[in-house]
Amino acid sequence: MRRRAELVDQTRLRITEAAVRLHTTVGPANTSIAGIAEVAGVTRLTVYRHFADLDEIFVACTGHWRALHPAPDVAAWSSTPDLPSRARLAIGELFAWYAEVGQDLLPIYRDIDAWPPRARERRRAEASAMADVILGDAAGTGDLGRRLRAVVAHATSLFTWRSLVDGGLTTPEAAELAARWVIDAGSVPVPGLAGPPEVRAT
Amino acid sequence: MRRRAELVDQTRLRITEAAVRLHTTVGPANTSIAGIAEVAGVTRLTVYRHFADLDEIFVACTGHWRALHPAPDVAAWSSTPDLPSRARLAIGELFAWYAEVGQDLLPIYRDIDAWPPRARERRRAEASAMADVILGDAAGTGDLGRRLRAVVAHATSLFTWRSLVDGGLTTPEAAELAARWVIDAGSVPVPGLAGPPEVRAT
DNA sequence: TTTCGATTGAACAGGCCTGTATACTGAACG
DNA sequence: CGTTCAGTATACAGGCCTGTTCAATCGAAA
Repeated sequence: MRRRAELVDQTRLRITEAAVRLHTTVGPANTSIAGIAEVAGVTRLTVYRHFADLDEIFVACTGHWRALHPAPDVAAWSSTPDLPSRARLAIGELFAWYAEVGQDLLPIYRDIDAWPPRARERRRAEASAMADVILGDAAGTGDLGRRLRAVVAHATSLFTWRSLVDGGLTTPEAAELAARWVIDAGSVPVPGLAGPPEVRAT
Repeated sequence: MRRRAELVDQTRLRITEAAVRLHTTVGPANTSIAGIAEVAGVTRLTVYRHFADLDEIFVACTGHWRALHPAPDVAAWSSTPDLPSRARLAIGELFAWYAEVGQDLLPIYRDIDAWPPRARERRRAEASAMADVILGDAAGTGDLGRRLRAVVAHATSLFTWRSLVDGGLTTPEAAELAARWVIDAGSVPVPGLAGPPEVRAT
C-alpha cells in the first residue's frame, strides 16, 4: 500500500499548490473551493474529501508556502549585542526576504481579515516575538520602550517595505532608512515627546 | 415641480448614505447593489434608476463623504518656509484628521483594488501633489530628493498612522515620530546610502 | 482476479448576486 | 381632476458559490 498512498498525497499536494497559487494572486478573500478545484484539475468533491473547509486549506497552504520560502532566523538576531546593529541586521534580512517573497505575501496580507482567527492570532504572536528579539533589553523601559516597540513593529512591516520600494527606493535603501528610525527612536530623547501621553484622543 | 424633485433627491441621498455606510464598514469590495438597496430601504430597481453601476455610486459616495469630512488644507502648508516645520505641520494635521476619520477610511483603503480605476488614479495624483507641497524646493534634488519623496509618501500614509497607533502611540506621538523621519532623511546624509542605488534587484 | 477506495460525473437544493422586464401604486403636478 | 412618473412588487434568466448525495470508473493492493 505504498504507491497508493503516494498517489493520494500527490492529489493533496496538487490541491495545496492550487490554493497557494490563488492565495498569492487573487488573495484568500477571493479564493473559493470551486476555484481551487478548477486550478488543481480536480473535482470539487475531491477537495472536500481532503479538507473540511477553506480554513483547513489555509493552514496546509501556509505550511507548504513557508517550507518553500523560509523566513529569516529571528532567534539568531539575539546574539547581536547592541540595538543599532540588531536593528540593521534584522530589518536588512527581513526586507531582503520581502524583496523575494513580497509579491506572494501582499495579496495574503491584504486579505488578513479573511484569515482563520487562529492564523491571525499566531501571526500577531510571531510579530510580537520578533519585536522582543529586536528590542532585547531595550524593551519594557517605560515610555521609551513603548515608543520603541511601536516603531519596531512599524519598521518591520511588510507594508513599510512595499511603501518605500513603491516610492522609488531600493530594498537596501529602504532597510537602512527603516533601521535608522528604530535606532533614532531608541537613542534620541525626542523633544515634545518627553512627557506622559497627551490626553487627546488617539 | 419643486417638491417632486426634492423627494427624488432625498431618495438619491438615502442611497448615497447607504453606500457610505457600507463602504466604511464592510468596504467597497463587499458592497453590492442589493446590499445598498436594502440598507437604503429601497428597491434594487430604484438604485438602478439613480446610478448606472457601482462605480458611479462610488463617485457619489466619495463626494458625499468628503463634503462631510474635509481633509486638511494642503495648499496652506506651502506658506511654511522650511521643510522641518512644514513636515511637522502637514503630518500633524494629517494624522489628526486620520484620528477622526481613520475608522471610516481603513476599509475603503484596504479595498483600494476594488476602486474604479479613475478614482485610484485621482488618489495617486493627490498623494503626489501633497508630497510636492511638503517637499517644496527640497524636491528634485537628485538622489536625496528621491529618498525624501519616498519617506514623505510613507510617513503621510494612512497605514503608517494606523500602524503606529496600533502599536500603542498616541496620534501626536505618531505624528512627531513620522515628521522626524522626514526631517532626518532630508538633513542627515545617510552613510551607506551616499552612492548610486545598488544594482541589486529591489 | 477480485476487492477496496480514491476520484469522477451528474445532480440537487439553497444562497447571494446581477441585469432586465412587467404591471401596479400613489403622490406631486398642471 | 386627470396626467405623469418615482418608486414598488414580482418575476425571469443567468452567474458563481456552497454542501451533499448517488452511481460509475479505474487503478493499486491482496
